[in-house]
Formats: sequence, structure tokens, C-alpha cells
Amino acid sequence: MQIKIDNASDRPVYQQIIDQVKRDIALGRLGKDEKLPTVRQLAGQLAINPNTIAKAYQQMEREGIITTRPGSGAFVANLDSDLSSSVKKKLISEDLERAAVDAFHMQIDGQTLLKWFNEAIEKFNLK
Amino acid sequence: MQIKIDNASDRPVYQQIIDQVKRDIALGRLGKDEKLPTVRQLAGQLAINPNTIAKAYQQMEREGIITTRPGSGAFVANLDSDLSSSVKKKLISEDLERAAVDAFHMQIDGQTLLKWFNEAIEKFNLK
DNA sequence: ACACTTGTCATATCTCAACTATTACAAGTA
DNA sequence: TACTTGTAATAGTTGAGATATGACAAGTGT
Repeated sequence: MQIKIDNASDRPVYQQIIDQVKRDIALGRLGKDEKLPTVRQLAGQLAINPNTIAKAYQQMEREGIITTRPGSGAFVANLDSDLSSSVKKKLISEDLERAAVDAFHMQIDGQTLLKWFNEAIEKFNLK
Repeated sequence: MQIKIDNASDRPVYQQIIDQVKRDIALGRLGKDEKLPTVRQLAGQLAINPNTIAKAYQQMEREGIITTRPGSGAFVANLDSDLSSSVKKKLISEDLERAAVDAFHMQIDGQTLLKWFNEAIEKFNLK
């Protein structure tokens, strides 16, 4: 479990942890039932407060990404999204439209953007 | 100039304003040299502090999105991106990969994601 | 049973970004 | 000259994020 914290980032530390765990799962680097580092382990390794790690784990559990058990640890859960299709589309389209707006202002043409999009999804085996 | 503030959003107010101005420009609703609402106007309309509007305008000027002149107002500037191609790709790919990761966890297949992507870029006439 | 590990909880404290409130000023407009 | 406009400065409030520390209940291993 290789996690890196970018202190220059405007993104909070606990959110960076969530991002990277979700990314590793999507990339297949973390499989179902696989064990995550313990709260105190990761806190020591990253030299940050255990509460911050705990916050990340708790939020991921709420999202259904992992399951946690005191005494055992934290483990990757099943893929199980209970969101409605319309909510899913809304959440994801926000990211996609933000990319499109930025592309416009950066004068990126549609063809280039599509190429980058394909590169992005090839990293993750969607479907 | 129709701007809506979502107080429930985790996104700061000044950032929401920037998002929507950039979006309106990309959508063609705001054209070059077109005048934005004055700081005090928009502040009154949204019932928020003028400083917050000013902050948004200042940041947009720094980004080259608009030009401002005391006494006159704020106006849409030229499209003029000075970022290198690699930086552009990095910034945009962050959004695209985030969408891909979320899609994975929401169990969205690649085909559906591609459809949503096309819908997103059709709103903006990219080239 | 016992010692240990693990996630969780609670409290207190610190920092910083965001926002508000208010006043003043310089540049442009009419 | 009177007015509008963006900008600046100062002071204050709020909340999120992070830290420090200690305790607790649930699970593990012997």
C-alpha cells in the first residue's frame, strides 16, 4: 500500500488518502477482502495524526468502499453501488463537464480531448 | 448573467462564481468583450459580500478569463491560454481520471461513460 | 484467562481559508 | 464635478482540517 501525500495540494490529506485507495481498487492493485494498513501503521508511515487516517477510513466505510472491524483491521469491500442511475450520472457528469469547460478555455479541440479520455479509461478496465 | 449559489455545496462561493462564468463563456452565453455585472450589483443580487465577488473577479483576471478596469467594469477577455501542452493535459486528465475512478466504483460500464462524455462535450462546441 | 492489536470515540487546541463588515481610494464615466 | 467601478486595508466570525492525548470495546493469538 503505497500512499503519497502532497502537502502542496489544496486537497485535504484525508481526501487524498480516499482518492488513492479508490484509485488503487479501480486499477486492480487492491482486490476484494484485501487488508489495508492499520490506522496507526499508516499514520506512522505518513507521519500524520492517526485521527486523520481514521477519518478517511470512516468515510470510505460510509461509502461502502471498505469494511472495518475493531481488532481486525480494514478490508476492501464488495463493489456495491446503491445510488440511482440519475444520481450517478449527475455526479460523473460534473467531472466530465468540468473537463470540457477547462478544455474550451485551454483551446483543446474535441479530438484531443477524446484521445485523453480514452487514455484515462484504458487504465481502468471498465466493464 | 444568471448565477446561482448552492450553500450546501462544499465548493466555496467565489469558486462557484468562477465556475459558472467560465461555463457560460464555454457555452457561448457570454461573448468576448461582453460586460459582467458590477461587483456591487452581483453582491446585492446574490446577497453576499462584495469582497467575495471581487475575489472571484480578481482570480479570473489573473487566469486571463476577463479584464477589469476601475470605473468601467469587468469584461470577457480573449481566449488565450499560455499553458504548455503537458500542463494542460495533466490538469484535464485529473478530471477525466476522477470520472473514470468514480465510474468504476459506481459500476458504470465504459460504453455508458463514453455516452455521457459525448453528451458533455456536445454542450460546448469544442473546435 | 490474558496480553495485544485494532478501529472508534472524546476532548482540547491550533491553524487557515472563506466570508462578512466597513471604510477609503484611484481610475474611469457622464 | 458628481457618480460609478474595481481595488485595498483592516478587523472580526465561522468552520474545516489537522494535531495531541487518552480511553474504550471488539477482535486476535497464545
